[in-house]
Parts: sequence; C-alpha cells; structure tokens
Amino acid sequence: MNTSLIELPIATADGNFLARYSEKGLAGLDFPKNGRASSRPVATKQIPLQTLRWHRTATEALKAILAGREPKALPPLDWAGTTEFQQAVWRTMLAIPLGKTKSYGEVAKAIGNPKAVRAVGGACGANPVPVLVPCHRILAANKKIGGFSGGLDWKRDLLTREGIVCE
DNA sequence: CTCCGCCTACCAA
DNA sequence: TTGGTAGGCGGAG
Repeated sequence: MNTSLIELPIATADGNFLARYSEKGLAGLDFPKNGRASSRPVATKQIPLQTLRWHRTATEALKAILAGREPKALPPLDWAGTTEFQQAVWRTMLAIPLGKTKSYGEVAKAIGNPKAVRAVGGACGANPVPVLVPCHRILAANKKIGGFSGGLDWKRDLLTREGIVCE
C-alpha cells in the first residue's frame, strides 16, 4: 500500500504554500512556512500526469480565493483516515459560498447534531486543506472571530479579502 | 476511560 | 458590558 505523498509548492504573493497529493487527490495544504526552508525538490517527470493536473487546479483555486474570487473548480480531495463527522463538517464548509459565513452552532445544526458545537470546532482545526476547504468562514456566535489553527492573522486576512467583517 | 478544544448560553458583578 | 463557567460532543491516547 503506497501511502507516500507527493509534495508540491504553490507560489503566491503571500508565500509558498505546500500541497500534498496522494494517489486519490489533494490530501493536504500548508500555509507558507516561517523558515525559508524550501520544500524538497521533486523531478517533474516522475510525477503522475494526473497529479500535475490536480496541482494546476489547486493552484488556480488557491490563487482565486486569495484574490477574493470564487474558484472555478477544486481538485478531488483525499480524506482518507478522517472520520465521518469531520467529513460532514468539511462538506458543509465547502457549501458556504465565498463571502458568506456560518457559526459553529449553525454548522452543528446543519449536520444534524446541534449540540456538537464544540466538536465542530475540533473538526475545523483538523481540516487538512485550509483555504480551499473554507474553515475560515466559520465564525463564533455573534460574529466573533473564533479561533483558527493556521493563526488568527490568516483568518482575519482571508475574511477581509472576502469582504467579510466580523466583531 | 480521561483530557482537551477554532463553542455557547447563562449568571454574577 | 465584561469575566468566569458548566454542559456537551467528537477525537486522541
């Protein structure tokens, strides 16, 4: 069983993101690292054509969102190893259009488990593909910013780019 | 089973 | 308003 992931950088005006692909699709996305450690180089020729296609799609999607535009398409996402609950939360987030938000409570209600509010927060924090799976569009009750594992600065920044104003 | 967390509603100042 | 807190739930160990 091949579980090795291919890591490819996505250069943006905001830094170098790092995308990870499995044979099933995009499995992870990291915000630019603080250190200037460039990712390990990968010879283009040994990367499956399919992966390159996904990478092109992911790159366009990421740049679109960073520019405040709804992405045309997303690459397939590989959520292997994650739970049904988490996937339900992430699917709900994917349904939130750019520029709109939902509270943790609303998401909990949406997945049919209104009391699992805090658990929803946990799923957001476990989101392996931030930005593309818009966990930043989930705010706390009363439009408070809430938390963000990728750093609150990023959350505020992303929301601002989408024209969202919160508390 | 225990502990913790991107939450909330509620209650006391 | 602000601050502290108990309740509830999924995930990790």
